[in-house]
Amino acid sequence: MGLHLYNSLSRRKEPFEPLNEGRVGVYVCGPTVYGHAHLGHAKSYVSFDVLVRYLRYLGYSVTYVQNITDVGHLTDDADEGEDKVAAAARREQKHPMAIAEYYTRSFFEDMDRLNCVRPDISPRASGHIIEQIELVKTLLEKGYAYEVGGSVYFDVAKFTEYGKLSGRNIEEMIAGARIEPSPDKRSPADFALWKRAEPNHIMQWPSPWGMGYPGWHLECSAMAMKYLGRTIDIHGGGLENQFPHHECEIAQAEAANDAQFVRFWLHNNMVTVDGQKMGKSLNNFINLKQAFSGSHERLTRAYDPLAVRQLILNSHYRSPLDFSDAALFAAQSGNDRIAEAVRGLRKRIADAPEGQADADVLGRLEPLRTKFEAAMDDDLNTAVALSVVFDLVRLANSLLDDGDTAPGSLTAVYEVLERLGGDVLGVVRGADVQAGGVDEERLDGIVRILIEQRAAARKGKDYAAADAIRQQLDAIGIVLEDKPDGTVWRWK
RNA sequence: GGCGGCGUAGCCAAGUGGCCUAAGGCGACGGUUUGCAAAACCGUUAUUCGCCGGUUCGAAUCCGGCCGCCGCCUCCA
Repeated sequence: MGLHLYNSLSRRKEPFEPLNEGRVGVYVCGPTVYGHAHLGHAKSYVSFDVLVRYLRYLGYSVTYVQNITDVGHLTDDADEGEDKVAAAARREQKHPMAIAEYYTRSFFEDMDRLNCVRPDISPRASGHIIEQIELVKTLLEKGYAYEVGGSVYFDVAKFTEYGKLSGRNIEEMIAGARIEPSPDKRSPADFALWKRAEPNHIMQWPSPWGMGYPGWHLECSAMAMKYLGRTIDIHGGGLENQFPHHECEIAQAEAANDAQFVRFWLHNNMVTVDGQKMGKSLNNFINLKQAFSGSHERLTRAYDPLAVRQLILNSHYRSPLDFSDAALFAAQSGNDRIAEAVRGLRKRIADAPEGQADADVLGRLEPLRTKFEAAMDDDLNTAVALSVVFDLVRLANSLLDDGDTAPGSLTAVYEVLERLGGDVLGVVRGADVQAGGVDEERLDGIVRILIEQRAAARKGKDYAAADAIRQQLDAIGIVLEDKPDGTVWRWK
């Protein structure tokens, strides 16, 4: 069938083919770094992470660009608001670049924990002022922009296709606008490419129009062009940015280049928390650090980043997702089950790695792989893809329960589970990642001594002593499980 | 006010004209196993897809109305 993606531009699913055979350029709108990443960021970046992972699974060579906005994003789209990073800098009494650096690191840290692969390029807006000025100059030369008192605006009336992505027309927008039009603009729909900076404005750069700073929409066009060319295969972003941000990106890039800017526009839907839009005033604003540590009044416990990831992938990227403690809890239980099965496989394979796989097992794996690919090909249906992972988990556990299973069969199941659940969906943690951070090998030795003492007590039918050992270990988070071939321990 | 989306079991969620007498996960219940547990495995858990009407041989899926929820249009991923 081949990969099909829902293209916001055509409003339907289309077969995906890259412009250049074998190579795909992906640009995703990155965060504005003025605060810690929250659940909304998680949904967006996990969704596009899976897109990139799946493209690579299909054999494409992917260049993944995701910007970091550290300047120009105002608190008010009427172009009168304050720069968000500058506002945070004033609040925290730091230099804006220190704010940007701090929250950029925080963002990468959270994305790493969510098991998102790092973008190949994470360009900063402030590092591409020259490119942005060049783009403005081009737009002025071609008559798509005009300067007023040191600021430059895009003349929307000149770009007749403005509105094609979001399905709006300019007249309606102006009629329904709730914001005060800037007196400098020819039309309320025009947007800033370059803004004149007042002398006390911290972030400003010299330009042909005097000291100033770039408009928010400009960076994405300039940086996407620079790293991915005039026409890029896939541009992703949040649905809320479809208008005006992405519409403006198209206008800038296509007016400057006379070429289609983006072939596939992908938009992921929004998140709610406990059924309502996440907002600071509603007391349901949960950032990722809070989710991972459980330090929020809406949460009953800390959640593994992979549980957050799994909850996101349990629904479609174009559907809204409601985060709730109950939903996170369910995802955590499910992810624990996957992790347990993987752990069991790794242990048995380490003990006896060699051997032929059973033909019956191979015969059961093939349809699962096919089902997985069909689901992912259908506009990244991760919910169905995840169901395949659970089918694999059940198969793995059945084989593990059966002492006669050929080691080769376990290896075969493990490889598929790693490939689909690990490489593509990223809900299986790599074997090299330590779970606790403690010296597990030494701890294992200690717990084994206790297991032996308990085994001796059980042999002597002193169940009170045996249970006491288990209960005391349980109290510090270590669970003992009696299996047919002996007792094993794990973290609760 | 303008535009768009959603409403599927206790909860999350896939499916969008016949293979659906509706995936998968969580939870619950029963069974196997166990000293007891835990985990795992097996089974049960929506004759029904917000409500009403229509189109069709056939609808969760298409159309109309109604009710409810949400989002965008204003910074947001």
